[in-house]
Amino acid sequence: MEEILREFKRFIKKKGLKYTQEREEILKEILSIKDHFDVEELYFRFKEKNSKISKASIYRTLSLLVEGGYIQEVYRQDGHSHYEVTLHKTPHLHFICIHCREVQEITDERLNGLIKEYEEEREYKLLTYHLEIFGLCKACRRLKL
Amino acid sequence: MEEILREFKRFIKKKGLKYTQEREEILKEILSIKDHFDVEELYFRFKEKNSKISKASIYRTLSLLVEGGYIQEVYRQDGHSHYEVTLHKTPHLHFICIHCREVQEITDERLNGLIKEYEEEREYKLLTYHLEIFGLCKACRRLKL
DNA sequence: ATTAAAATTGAAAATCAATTTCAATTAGAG
DNA sequence: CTCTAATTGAAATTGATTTTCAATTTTAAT
Ligand SMILES: [Mn+2]
Ligand SMILES: [Mn+2]
Ligand SMILES: [Zn+2]
Ligand SMILES: [Zn+2]
Repeated sequence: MEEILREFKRFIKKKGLKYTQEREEILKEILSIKDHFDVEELYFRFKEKNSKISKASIYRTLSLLVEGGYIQEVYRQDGHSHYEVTLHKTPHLHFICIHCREVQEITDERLNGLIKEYEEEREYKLLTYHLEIFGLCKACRRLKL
Repeated sequence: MEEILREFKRFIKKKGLKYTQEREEILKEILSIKDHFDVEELYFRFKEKNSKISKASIYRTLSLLVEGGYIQEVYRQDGHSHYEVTLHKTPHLHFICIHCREVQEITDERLNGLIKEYEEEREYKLLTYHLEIFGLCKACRRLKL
């Protein structure tokens, strides 16, 4: 945690930006979230603790955090983006149930291997990937939906 | 083409909806597009041929076509959705260059195999998947960006 | 072919996530 | 501490998508 904040300060400074309380507060809050999150969720958490962080700052900081690789936009649901902390986390895919909207994570090294292979074959410089599988989860499937 | 239209009519009827000129016209136009497309592109094509199809109808028909499996939303760029015809097309992934925004398709049966495997393991009912890889294409990479 | 009910349409308004504007505030170099 | 440029929150704006609604069209039943 402390180390991540220090790293983030370095990242911000290197870009010639200012390391503000708001930016640190937002990153701290995000690091405390275990699940996926969206802007509303974050904003709600700040309101709860009487922090007056604005949505504008949340959006602005989220962009920086994505750019720095601290978080990733992982999927879109209900017309808006959902994020997750990606530090120390293996890339993984998301299975999204279109009925109950549950999101399950699946990590598979073979998939990462395939993607690395495409990268080399085509001489890409890979930054990130998103794999979303849509369908019905085991439970919803049983409801014969 | 004729067969697809007939099939679409059956689909529409089965849902208790009406097979309108607009719905047929939209599907016909989409079937004539080889690339990925978005709502603007479609709307522009109709304006060009003096067809007065509205955006509202385009959006409404696109939903039906996705539901019927005729097209898929394949990626999002510049804040809006991009689609492609998926009939008779193997699922495939998209490599998106974040610099020149070029989109390349990669089809790999091994990937489809992996996904089928997850489906069976977890007892999902798979409907569709989206795999997007973000990075720099060969050309943009050379510019040392 | 007529008729009538229900679905669909286009245009305009509404919604809503995300971005931008701008005056007031803050970070941080000197 | 002082000064300047960057940042902030609030409000306005943008832009994609959805909704509303009166007029039109489809289609099943006469
Ligand atoms: Mn995840
Ligand atoms: Mn494609
Ligand atoms: Zn489910
Ligand atoms: Zn490129």
